[in-house]
Amino acid sequence: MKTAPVTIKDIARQLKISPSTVSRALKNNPEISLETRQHVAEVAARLDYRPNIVARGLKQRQSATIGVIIPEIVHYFFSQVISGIEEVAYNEGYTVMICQSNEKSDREANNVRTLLAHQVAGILVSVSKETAGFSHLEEVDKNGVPLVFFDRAAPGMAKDQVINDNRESACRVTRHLIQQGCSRIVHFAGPQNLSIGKERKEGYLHALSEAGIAFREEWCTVADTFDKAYQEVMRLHQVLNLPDAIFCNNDLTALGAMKALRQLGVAIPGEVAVAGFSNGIFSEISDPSLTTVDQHGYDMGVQATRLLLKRINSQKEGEPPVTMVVRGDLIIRDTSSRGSV
Amino acid sequence: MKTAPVTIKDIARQLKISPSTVSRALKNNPEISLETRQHVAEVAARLDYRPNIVARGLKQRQSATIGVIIPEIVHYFFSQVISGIEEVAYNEGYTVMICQSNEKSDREANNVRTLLAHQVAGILVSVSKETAGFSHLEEVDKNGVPLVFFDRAAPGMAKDQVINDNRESACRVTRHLIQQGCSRIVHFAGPQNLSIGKERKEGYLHALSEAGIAFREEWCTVADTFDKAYQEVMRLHQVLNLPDAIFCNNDLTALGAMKALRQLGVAIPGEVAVAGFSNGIFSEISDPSLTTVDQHGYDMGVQATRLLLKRINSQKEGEPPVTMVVRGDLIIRDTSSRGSV
DNA sequence: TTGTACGCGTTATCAC
DNA sequence: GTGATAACGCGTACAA
Repeated sequence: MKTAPVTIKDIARQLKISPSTVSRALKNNPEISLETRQHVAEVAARLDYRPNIVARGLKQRQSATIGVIIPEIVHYFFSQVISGIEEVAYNEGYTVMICQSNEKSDREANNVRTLLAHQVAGILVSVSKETAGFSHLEEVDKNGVPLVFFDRAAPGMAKDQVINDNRESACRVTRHLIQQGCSRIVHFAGPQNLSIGKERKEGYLHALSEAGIAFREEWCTVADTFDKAYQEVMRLHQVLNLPDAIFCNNDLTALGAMKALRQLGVAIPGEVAVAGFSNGIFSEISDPSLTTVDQHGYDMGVQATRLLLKRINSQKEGEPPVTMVVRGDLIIRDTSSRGSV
Repeated sequence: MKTAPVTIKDIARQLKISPSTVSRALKNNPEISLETRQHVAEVAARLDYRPNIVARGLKQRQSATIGVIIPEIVHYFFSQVISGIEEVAYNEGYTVMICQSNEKSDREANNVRTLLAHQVAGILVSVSKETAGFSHLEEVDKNGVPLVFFDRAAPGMAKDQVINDNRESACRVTRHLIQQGCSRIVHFAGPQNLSIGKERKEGYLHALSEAGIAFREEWCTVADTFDKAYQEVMRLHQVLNLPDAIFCNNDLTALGAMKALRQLGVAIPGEVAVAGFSNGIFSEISDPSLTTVDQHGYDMGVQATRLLLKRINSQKEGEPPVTMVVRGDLIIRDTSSRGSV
């Protein structure tokens, strides 16, 4: 059953030429006569020769492989990013090696070691929530392996990164709610130790002050899950009057809030408008459909990979790090369009 | 900046011993004196030695890498599977190389070549919708590389596979609807050229006949997207009376149906019960929450990988192929619980 | 235009 | 217990 793999030597033996000639011929080296090249190509095809990438990698001290470290694969946004990464990699002849950190710092460090041991040509990483120190990432640098952050960068590390304009996007959402006539806008924020949570809150605050709306402390709570949002709406209902808009840190949170509102018999968007963040699949199909921000995960993957490949292919070191910002798109749907009410 | 990678030779030089001794010491070979082993371990740690997996792979004609070919990464179910695969792989010291076929047969064939070129230790495949011929998969066999199918197997190829019990699960869903007092149950089916679509329909039919309910042709249409389901409900509403239950091929379809029902002012589950399939994230958070089948994607990934690793580690060839069935779990939620109405 | 010789880092085998 | 040597498959400087 098991056939010994065909190597360059086998082709050479068949044609009674040397392995090196075969090697060159296979790469269409113009130094080799067209005739020989054709012969080699023929035999290679007939024998179903497949170059051993591992051997090539050993020789060149680098494999055509891109390493990816991601907090969790099971996450719509991240799966979009991976898809974008894979697409570009595929088209450029690279393969993708995936590791998930499960949001653990030590596992992330382990992932780095593994990828370096595999001699990957470059690494794409979105740091885990837990990660505080970055020595394991600096390690990558020391080995001369290019590194590009996506979505979540390591604060303080001057490296290439592809990130979202969370602040501006949040600002746009809030502005939109204001334009719809809302003035008492509550924000269900994400954890404030994460840059994304912080930046989105900042954008919200900015839009308020811009519109001359005085912010009130009780308008902002950290609530970033379906359940927390549900409970928070219920609490707001009892403690103070309901606001006329809720801007949530993510879509799931928004859906939790909507569930509570519906149970309270509150009209959406008639009495309370709602907006989320991320453009998960459910934002489009929720009822009413949810206003949100499309983060373009796929594009982020594409951009990050292109940037990485550029680094891999450029010999020059010491080029200044690049920060690419992928602009989030405000998607206005039914939960916020007062016009139709 | 760029440091030359530390190799076994560097350690050997430092300790003035031979590379082979270092190699053995690093693997805790008992032939090597404890003293030497400790010295080696020390120096390795100090120099931050990292074994070059590529070189090892070349030597052993196999790399500790598992190849995965998947139709689309951006799919909740598949992302769960990948997560399960990665988890097991990580714990066993393997890494995961991901390729997506984008449901294209030729790309799938390409993926196979790439993975073989990378000398992967084994391959996990879920075949694309388009794939008809399987010569590229037989190629894997010829190279002596173990192959395990997950979710979608190649019909006719006697290989290891981990699949869902679609027929039985669909049957359970339908039975449940019948138990809730439904008798005019409509099925929005998936494409009938895919085994999953076919099997689910079969399960539905089986449950009906089992309960002595005569099936009527107009009860079953192929509608497997949000929009199609929406339109189909609207059509049913006009053409014939609405059924008292709708069993959909997947969750998204169910949500489309629900949207239409809600617009028609039909009570769910009071007048029409609804059930989906897949247990996507939105089934839990939809309002009312959706009865569905949990396909345990993560578990499928885990099982498939374990099976693959078993094959990789067993020398014996010619062991009969194994088919593992992951049982889907009926998750009863609000769209079908008549008891509460 | 082609062949020779060597090395990439690791490990299996044989020798001491 | 340890060392020397060869080999995995490929690429390339150098020689012819």
